[in-house]
Amino acid sequence: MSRTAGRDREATRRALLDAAARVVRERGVSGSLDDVARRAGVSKGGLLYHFSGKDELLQALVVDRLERFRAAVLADVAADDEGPGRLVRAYVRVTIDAAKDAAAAREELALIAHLSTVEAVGDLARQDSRRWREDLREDGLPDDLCALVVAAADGASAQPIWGDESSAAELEALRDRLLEMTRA
Amino acid sequence: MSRTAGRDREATRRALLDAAARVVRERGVSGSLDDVARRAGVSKGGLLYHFSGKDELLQALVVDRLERFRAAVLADVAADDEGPGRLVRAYVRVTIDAAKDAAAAREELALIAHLSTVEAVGDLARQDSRRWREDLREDGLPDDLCALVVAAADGASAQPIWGDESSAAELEALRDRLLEMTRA
DNA sequence: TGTACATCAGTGAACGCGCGTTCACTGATGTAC
DNA sequence: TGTACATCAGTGAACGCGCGTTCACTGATGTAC
Repeated sequence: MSRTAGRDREATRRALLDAAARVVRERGVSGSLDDVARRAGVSKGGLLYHFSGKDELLQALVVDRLERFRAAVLADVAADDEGPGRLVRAYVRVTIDAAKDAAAAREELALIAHLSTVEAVGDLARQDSRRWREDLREDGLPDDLCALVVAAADGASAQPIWGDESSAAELEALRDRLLEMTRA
Repeated sequence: MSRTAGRDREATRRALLDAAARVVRERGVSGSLDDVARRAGVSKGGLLYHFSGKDELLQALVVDRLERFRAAVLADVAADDEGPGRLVRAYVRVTIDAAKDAAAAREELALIAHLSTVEAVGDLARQDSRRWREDLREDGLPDDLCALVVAAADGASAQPIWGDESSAAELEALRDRLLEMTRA
């Protein structure tokens, strides 16, 4: 078998991260490196060439997810929205709309819940959390209103983890109400 | 060594559950049965006498935590509070006050996050979640207000998992604001 | 234009360790007669 | 009042399996001369 799978370094890394996400969703962080590697089309040794161990793979996966979420929110900041709270509104929209597909939301939350139990992930999550806190505060809303709206969005999007199935209509009503509160 | 540790069946079971909570908090669900058993002062075989396997132990732990939380909320329903929303208000108080001790909250949330990743726990959590949903709805508040307030309380109490450290003052402000909203 | 060499991106077998589960056995307590 | 027996609440050694990590090796590609 050829040693270069017809992909460049970056593509293999990407395939490994995507495979890792699938494995963690399905089997948790105790899913095996062997499983991840096979799904990405390399051997276990090949995986270890890209990530020096399991911790490093999981950390990279977390960084990847956090970056994706941040990018999604930034891309959702409306061009015609210039008032204070525009970032908070994008955060609310992305967070709650993600919760509307209950199955997908549950899977993504399961992924996050699993990752959150990894020791080495703690610092990364803390840093990202602090960064969001600062960014959202600088958005110009009164602090207590900002805290309320963000907490509600977080809470609503986390509920599927408990199997809670809010209807799309309920979520939209909550989202609209939160958006409105930031404009009052 | 005596085969009866000077405790009755129920006390040993209780000691095992408490030990399991400590182990899961510190080492996650991959913490060993041996560790749990030793902390409870029995052998691994002794543990298996009370719980037929690891899954059963973890499920029992979940049931225990869910029951404790429900009892705490019910105990906090104020005797002189008779209007609609009295259960929601107790839920908000218990949930947010628990978040004020950031270290303890993080530990308890870590416990829950770990447990939520156990397959066999899913159904238990779903049932409990549905029950809360029904109970809170029957509390007499408009549905959308109830959803908003509960989501915000959930979100605020879940934030320490990301290392987010809201000050006690901020949490109290949020709590009071939520309580007020249920009275308007 | 060929050749030697280095590097990249892997392979796959082997090792060792931790852990869940099984199982034969046991000491104290309760019950029947 | 003693004795036989059953049950309860464990003990602790052994087994087997899965998994993370290590390691010697390798085929393709790039570079120097």
